[in-house]
Amino acid sequence: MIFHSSTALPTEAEKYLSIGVESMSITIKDVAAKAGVSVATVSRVINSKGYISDQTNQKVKAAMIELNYKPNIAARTLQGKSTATIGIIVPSLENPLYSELFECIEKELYKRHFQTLLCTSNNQIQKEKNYLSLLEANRVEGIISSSHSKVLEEYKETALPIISFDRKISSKIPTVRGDNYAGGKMIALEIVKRHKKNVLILSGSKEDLSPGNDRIKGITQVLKEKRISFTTAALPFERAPIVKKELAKKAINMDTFDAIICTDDLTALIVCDLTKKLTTPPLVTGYDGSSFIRAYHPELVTIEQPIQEISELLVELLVQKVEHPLIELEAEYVLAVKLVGKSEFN
Amino acid sequence: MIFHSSTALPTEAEKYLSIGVESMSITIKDVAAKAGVSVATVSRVINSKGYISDQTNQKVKAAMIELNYKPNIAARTLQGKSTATIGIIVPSLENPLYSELFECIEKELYKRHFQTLLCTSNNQIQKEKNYLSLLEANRVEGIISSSHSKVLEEYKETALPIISFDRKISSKIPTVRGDNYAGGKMIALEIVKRHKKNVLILSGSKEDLSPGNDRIKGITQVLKEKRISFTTAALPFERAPIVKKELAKKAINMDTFDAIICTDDLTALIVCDLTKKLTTPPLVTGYDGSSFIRAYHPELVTIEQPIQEISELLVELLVQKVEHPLIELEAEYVLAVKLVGKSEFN
DNA sequence: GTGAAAGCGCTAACAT
DNA sequence: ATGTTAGCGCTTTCAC
Repeated sequence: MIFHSSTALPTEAEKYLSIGVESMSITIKDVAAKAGVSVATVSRVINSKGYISDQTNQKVKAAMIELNYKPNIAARTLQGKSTATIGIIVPSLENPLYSELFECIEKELYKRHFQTLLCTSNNQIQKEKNYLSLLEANRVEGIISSSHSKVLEEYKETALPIISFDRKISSKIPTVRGDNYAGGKMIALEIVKRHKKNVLILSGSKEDLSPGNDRIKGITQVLKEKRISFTTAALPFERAPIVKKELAKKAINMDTFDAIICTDDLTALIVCDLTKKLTTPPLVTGYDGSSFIRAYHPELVTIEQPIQEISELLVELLVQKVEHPLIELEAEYVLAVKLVGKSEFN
Repeated sequence: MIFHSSTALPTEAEKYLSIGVESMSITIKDVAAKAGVSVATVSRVINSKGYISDQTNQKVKAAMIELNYKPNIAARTLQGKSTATIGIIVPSLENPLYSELFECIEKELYKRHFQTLLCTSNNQIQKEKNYLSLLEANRVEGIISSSHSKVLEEYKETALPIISFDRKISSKIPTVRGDNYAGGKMIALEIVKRHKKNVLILSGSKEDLSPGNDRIKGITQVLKEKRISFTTAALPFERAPIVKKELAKKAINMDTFDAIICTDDLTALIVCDLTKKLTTPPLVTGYDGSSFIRAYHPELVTIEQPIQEISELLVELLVQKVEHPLIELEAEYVLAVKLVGKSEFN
């Protein structure tokens, strides 16, 4: 591992070893030698498989501990064992929605003795493709992805089980998501309830599969029905906060709004900050309702996605698919969302 | 991978294959067969090593693409190649300090063509131990850890290169951190500058190696020097926000404070929320100054740790240690911090 | 109850 | 310029 292979004669390795750099991995052979048994026996102990006498068992275990032996996962993977690894692809952890999603998924997988391989794409298409490839090369058992719309083809080519969060990748790949359309409607109804008359809708960038689109549909549907006038402006939501702030400023100054609807919480926080000094600050609403936002900005009116349940379902479905590849799953699993935040006036 | 090994006869596999479940991995042999060359040649193409005619190169690459072939990382690891994987251990991603630290480290490693294996310990000692073991079993090249103090022994036993963030694990393991003592002093000096007279210090749990301890030292040093009276209360900072809120309430009500010093930003946000309705809200200070906090709570007086630089240094040092195991590094790398936030009054 | 040996996918001599 | 083959660490028949 450490020696440049060009010169890695065994003697060379031994030389280093003798001066105390004990970095050559301990293998099953070393354990077998120390315990005075065969590698097969050690393997049996590791996997608690087949018959082993108590005495041998003890000896081997002692040897493993003494040598601080860790079975080489690569080797067992190679000979056909599962890697017990699940890949997770998210755009970024800056948004608490995703860091919480990851944490929940990781906890769920940990319980089930899977390890997780997290990949953050940072909204870079090439990076996401590279990571997807990497997950395949690592022989993960399956993937949970919150994919970028421009990487769909690569997902479709994969033979691996995939479950998607919030975005429809293909009809073959199940999606788990909050009910964006209903969430949009809830927001709009709250606007109505509070007698707002002039609404600004700050949507994220209008990428094809963006979950924001359904939210906007729900919102505008209700606003139109109730004949409330609204303006829409797009705000590239993956940009740095400072950029978004400047863009938001412009949009806000277009007119005097008494409500500003944002399609995610972080944008909402920026807008809140921008408008709170106004004599009559508008109602600002967000979307996602991560527990971070709920804890540290409890007053923000937003839609709470059930991240915990979403995560559990994502994992449950993926594990099912991993264990029973031929299983038929629904195309979409839509979970209920709810309005939260300061319930009275603004 | 998919077949329960007990019944996974080749014929069984082939049967499944023929009905279209093409989940058995494509190997270098398949590629070689399709391209009409030997496995060695394919290997050469994969690694761009040795002589290969243009024509063969083409053929092989075409075959790889057609079969959607991904080299099996386990196999190449097994025969001695580096896994090119670095393990990262952090307590949790809920705190933006850690999610940003991870993102920065990941970007840095990605540039250098390393993959990262993230492990979140959730402050559970056993979980951290398990993950440490897992990283070894996965044969990662090295580890960046923000360790719990009760897992030190396990770290010391590891032969892997380790760099620690913010906590001194042992004299053998280099630590990279912000200057906590200086940061503490800066906070206290700000308190002095603003003529605060009665200070509450909310420290995190007093775990042995907590970076908070040095911060407290810096703070109290200055306060004592300037003869400003202060009270200290401990607040288990890894608890859920709601719990912390209740505990903070109690502490705050002990007296009437005109300044409350918190040893992390999240606690500070809670305290801000708790005190902002008071007629004369105290000055509340935090610690960490992640870019999330800087972006969404620019007014918070806090100490900004240079997360970007810390990450770069962590990675640089680790890579050095991985490539030159015998290299001698400093025991500690202490980076300057700075006071940020609303600069005038409170 | 335990050992010997084949083989997983790949790379790196060594042949040719 | 390309093929043959041994062997990485491990599991798993198959013998004993």
